[in-house]
Amino acid sequence: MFTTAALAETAALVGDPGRAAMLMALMDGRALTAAELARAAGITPQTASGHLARLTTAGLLSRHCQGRHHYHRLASPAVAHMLETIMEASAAGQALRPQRAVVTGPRDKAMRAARTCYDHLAGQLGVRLADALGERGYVELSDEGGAVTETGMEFFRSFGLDLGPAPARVYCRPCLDWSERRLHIGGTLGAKLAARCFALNWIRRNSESRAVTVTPAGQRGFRETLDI
Amino acid sequence: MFTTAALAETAALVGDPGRAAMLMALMDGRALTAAELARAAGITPQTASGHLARLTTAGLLSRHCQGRHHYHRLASPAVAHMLETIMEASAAGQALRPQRAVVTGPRDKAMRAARTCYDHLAGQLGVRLADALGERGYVELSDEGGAVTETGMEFFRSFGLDLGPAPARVYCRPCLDWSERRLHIGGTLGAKLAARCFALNWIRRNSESRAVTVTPAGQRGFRETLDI
DNA sequence: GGCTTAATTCGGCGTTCGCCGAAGCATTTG
DNA sequence: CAAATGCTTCGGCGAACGCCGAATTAAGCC
Repeated sequence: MFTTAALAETAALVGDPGRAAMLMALMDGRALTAAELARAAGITPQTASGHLARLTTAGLLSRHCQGRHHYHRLASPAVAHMLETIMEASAAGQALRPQRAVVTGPRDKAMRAARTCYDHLAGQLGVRLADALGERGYVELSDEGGAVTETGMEFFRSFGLDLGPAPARVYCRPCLDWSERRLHIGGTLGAKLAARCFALNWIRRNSESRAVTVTPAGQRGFRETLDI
Repeated sequence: MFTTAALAETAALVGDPGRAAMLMALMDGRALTAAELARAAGITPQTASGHLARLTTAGLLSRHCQGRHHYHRLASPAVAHMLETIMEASAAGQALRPQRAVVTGPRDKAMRAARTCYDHLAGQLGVRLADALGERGYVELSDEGGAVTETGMEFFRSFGLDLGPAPARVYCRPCLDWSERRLHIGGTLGAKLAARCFALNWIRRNSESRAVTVTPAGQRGFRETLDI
């Protein structure tokens, strides 16, 4: 059985705290340098270098060298999806253990409010966005799948999204948020939605974190469009 | 950051070849004894016992003691889903490596033809089932989501499935098959579909493997219903 | 050409962890 | 009750691996 070995190999790569921290840091879809990832993981650059080499040869990361900087990013949405599901399964396990009170620093607060999840929006903003779109009958979400309705297709087109031909109706993956424990919108739809919000300057990336901030224009836009 | 540690912990549990083999053996959704799992992983019972204890306390497995037999099964569909996505991501990585020719024994052949994937059908049978349902417009599948159409709801009801109220329309998760590299139908719909086929005696479990065999009644039924 | 910075390779240290033999409990069987 | 079976716990061995210090290469900057 060859797949078992591959499974164990990939999981073992994610199973190291240092590598896991680096992968998590890349979960916002950006490309980071080796030094940045080393800081994120709390290890020295030479240790990080070895880890990054292994992750890259295993196909979990892709690198892109520019000058003396080596940028690393998740190799594919499949990798991001894998990390999500591992977190989901581990969260289910953590739930039944005596969990100590989690101290939420100010930085965590910003993360909870709004952040990116590889290519789409998550956190409270993502959840409320999904709620609003669901209430208006634009999307239907469940634990196992999501779909865009006919009226939803019209709405998203009028919002400036290029959804392509009809089969795109199902390109709407639900994604379980680890801080809110609620569904939000991922997949192609989620990615295009987030990209559009960035293009409209409704939200802006934070420099040192996956957190995003809602601009004044965004406050107005979200309220007028979806009453958020 | 507390989630990173949980991510690494869970991934590390899957990252051991022995534990990975045991988890894979449980991917058909059945409950196996400790000794059976030890054989599946090629390790001694006492080693397996330790691994099973760790997997259980981590919440990945649930145990159910009956007499002197201890039955273990995957704790939830979320765990099965996690294993699927890890295999998916690792398959993407394996693809770009020099892969030696895979020798497919006779046992593998049965697995490729038809098997269960936790709670639904996979292999060639699962893929062709998904194809036939898609061609007839009963379901719409894409990489990121699946949906049941209106006519599909009627068909599945007439086939004897209890799909519940309308929102169940989206309970149709696509699942990438590792042997066929094609989509098939998972989620609640896939599980109910498989259960119905077992109830109709169209398919039967093999004793020692995840492979299933199509009965003569099933040959006829699949052909008459979906021309498979 | 020197100087700084980014990234990598190498070598050795230390811990972790998987593994099995042996022994200890439970449960079923003769 | 004794024997057999299934599972678990304990103890020690050995290998694998993560870690960092030091040295090397490569790219930008003065």
